[in-house]
Amino acid sequence: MTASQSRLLLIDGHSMAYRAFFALPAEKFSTEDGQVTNAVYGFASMLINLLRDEKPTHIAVAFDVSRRSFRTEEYAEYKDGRAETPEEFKSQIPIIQELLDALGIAWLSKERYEADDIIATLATQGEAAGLHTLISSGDRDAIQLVNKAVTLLYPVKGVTDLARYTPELIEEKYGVAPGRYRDLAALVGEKSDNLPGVPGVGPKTAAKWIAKYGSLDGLVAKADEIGGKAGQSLRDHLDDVLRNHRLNGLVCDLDLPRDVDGLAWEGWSVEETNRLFDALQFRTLGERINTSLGDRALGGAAPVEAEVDHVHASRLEPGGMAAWLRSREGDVAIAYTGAFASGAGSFDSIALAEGGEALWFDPAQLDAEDERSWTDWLADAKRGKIVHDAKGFNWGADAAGWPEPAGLKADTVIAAYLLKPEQRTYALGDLAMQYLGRELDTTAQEHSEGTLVGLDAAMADDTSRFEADCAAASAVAALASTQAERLAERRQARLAEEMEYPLTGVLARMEITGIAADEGHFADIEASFAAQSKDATDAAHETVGRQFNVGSPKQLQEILFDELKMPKTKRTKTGYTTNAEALQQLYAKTQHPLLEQLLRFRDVEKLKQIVATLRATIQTDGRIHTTFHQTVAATGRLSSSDPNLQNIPVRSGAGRDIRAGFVVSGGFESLMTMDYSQIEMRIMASLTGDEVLIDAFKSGEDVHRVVAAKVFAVAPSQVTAEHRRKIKAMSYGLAYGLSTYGLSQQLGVSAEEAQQLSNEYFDRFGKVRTYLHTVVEQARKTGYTETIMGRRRYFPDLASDNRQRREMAERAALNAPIQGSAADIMKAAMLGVDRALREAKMDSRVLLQVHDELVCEVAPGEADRLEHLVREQMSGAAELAVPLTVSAGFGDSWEAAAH
DNA sequence: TAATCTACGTA
DNA sequence: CGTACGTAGATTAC
Repeated sequence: MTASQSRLLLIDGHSMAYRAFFALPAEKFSTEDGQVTNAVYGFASMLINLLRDEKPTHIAVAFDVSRRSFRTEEYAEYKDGRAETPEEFKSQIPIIQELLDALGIAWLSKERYEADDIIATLATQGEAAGLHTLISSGDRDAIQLVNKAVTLLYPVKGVTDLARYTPELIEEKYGVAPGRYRDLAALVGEKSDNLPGVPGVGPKTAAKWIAKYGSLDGLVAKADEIGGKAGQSLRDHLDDVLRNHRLNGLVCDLDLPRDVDGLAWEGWSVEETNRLFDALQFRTLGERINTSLGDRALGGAAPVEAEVDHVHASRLEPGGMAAWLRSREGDVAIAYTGAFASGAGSFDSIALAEGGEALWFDPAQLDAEDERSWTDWLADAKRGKIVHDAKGFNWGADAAGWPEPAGLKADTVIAAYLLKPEQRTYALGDLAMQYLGRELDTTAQEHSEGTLVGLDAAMADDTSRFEADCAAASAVAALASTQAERLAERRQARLAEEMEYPLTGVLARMEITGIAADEGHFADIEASFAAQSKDATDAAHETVGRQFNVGSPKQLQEILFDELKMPKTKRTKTGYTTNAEALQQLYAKTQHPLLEQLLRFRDVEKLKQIVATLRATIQTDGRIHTTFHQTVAATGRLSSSDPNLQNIPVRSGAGRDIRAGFVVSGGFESLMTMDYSQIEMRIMASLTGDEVLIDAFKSGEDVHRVVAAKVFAVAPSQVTAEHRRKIKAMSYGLAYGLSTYGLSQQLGVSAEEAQQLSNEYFDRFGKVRTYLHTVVEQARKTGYTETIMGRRRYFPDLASDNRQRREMAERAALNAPIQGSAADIMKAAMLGVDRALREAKMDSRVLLQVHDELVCEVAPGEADRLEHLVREQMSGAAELAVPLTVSAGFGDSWEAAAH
């Protein structure tokens, strides 16, 4: 391993354990014999996360021996005034050290010196050895050690939320370079160390002086020239400043029992760690360390298989790629590891399998010839590929600069989803067990859709890694053929091959592309929402007469129902609801101003959060790259996360301001949105075959008006807004299995009136009622429902003894073909749009899908053609008994492109 | 710390 | 007592 790949992790044991001690409740963490373990637990938790995320090659934890040090010798009051260290904390330090021994991690301490000095010394040595160093410490003195090769992980909250202090961040936060932080701290003082600074001088003034005079030395030399009260104050307290500066400097040349080479981390002992966790009565931590760090376990780990499942595995020999690929006759299965997120990723390893042969390679190590053979093969649609999570693979290929993979014959994650759409995860190891009865070594292959958390490059050379990856590729191949049979039996092969598999490529491109964000706009509206949120909070505090957490439903309940004696609302599991609907009803009854303030707070606080989340996800390319999940929603819909761009507000004016921050990017002309009108109702009309409803849609008139006219037996021109509102609510409610009770609640009318309305409706649209009954009836018989494309969803709960579960299943079964068919149609449209854009060689592109809407970026001069093309593909995506109407809009932003 | 509850945004 | 999702903060649990 080269030095540049080595990472040194240095932890201030005392400071991090102390943080953990206060972050976790001591009462909740103790063993039966009374030993408190909260600091041990929190520290261990932090450590496991750091080992997992940072993958250090070298580690040390430094401890203070006592409070006495050379600093207290010079200045007796150093760190004076600190509260006595609680005994409950002290007793946990030896346990933490025992834990470190079990984990094989070096820990150090030295008489007369503090942990920080040890860290400074090791960081200096590490830097000289060319290691990248991470320091985890809650002591600000460590800031002075930061430079290009040394990053400080400073706890923000608790011990697992760590901020990365780089030179740039420190410069931005404190206005001085890390090397000058000592100077600033000397001027400002450090309260926790009992080092008083210059009165009247805060970080702003100190930073200004340091910027002006270059350093503390420069400032002291010119101390006489500094005017104002601050200048005088500095002169009066110069001795303090110089003392602070002497004391806050860290010692970088201690004589320590180990040098950096001696800190190499070999791994952790399963046996010793288990024994200690048992003694401490930690139950979940043992599992966590196994999932996070199973690959670094020493002894007791799963035995290394001598043979790879069903394949002869070989590592790629330089120059061997072309020959191996050329000898393949069937589709090649691909398993890969690495880190993948948000439309990008990097591979640690790739294993290929076909016809009893497997090939393993590290993509970073390919020579030019092999890389060319590989990328040629990748882009060749005639060379079939089977992948476990093709979308993630495409992200990695794009980030590696390879061409877009072509010729996808199957995706084993998607096939598993189609066979069992309710299943939560489709990890390869689980599927291999489930469908093949094979056990894979998946310690390092935790799979969640789109993400394979792999190993660092160093481990890729490990024999077991090579074998495990090849076994995985072999499993992908076997899995695909089993799945293909099952899909064929269920007549779902077309759905898989012609819709879901090709869609992975379309979605991957949308994710890789992302959508441009106007950061300045987001910053502005976030500030505005924050100000409004504060106003509402202040007003609520004023009304109640004291401070309280406006965002706490629990505190709200106490105030509303106990103190103000308002009438009780509907029950939740833990009390009474304070949701917006309930607060509005209470307001109608009591006119209490607090309720209005709370509603206002909730509203703007939510918007503020949404904007803050969006801002945080803007990548360095100025775009937001969501992830679309193709195997999450049981109905067949897509879902979106990190961030979810399918629930961006649109109903309120303030909410729409957020949409204005999604903008057209440079080189493009505008955004275009195109959406289906009432697609679910049209599907219902078509599935039910109800002539009256079908005619209503065919007429091209406002369908809710036409339906209302029938139900209320008036001429369409006589339909009032109230009529229309009721019918619209009822029509949509039908597709969700709305009961008459629910309808009466929704419309705010009596149960009788709701029942009456329902009767009238079904009298006019009889086939709708029949259909809804038939769907559930059929599902009870076969166990599943089907969409127009043959997508299935199973409903075991239709046979449940539990009435609530059964009725829930009935409503879901009723909705599944409608929602699912709409999803099918949109997916068909997306594939059609993608194909048509390629054939027309246009540069416009699809960015987002929001269930019934597509957001596209229009290339210059393509607006008319694009509108025509997308309209044609969307409305022609399925043959229904009613027309599929779409409407379009153009604009510079998503908001402006609404219609 | 991790899991759960409550609330709320979209189609 | 209306389907399908994802996210955030507060609270609870070991």
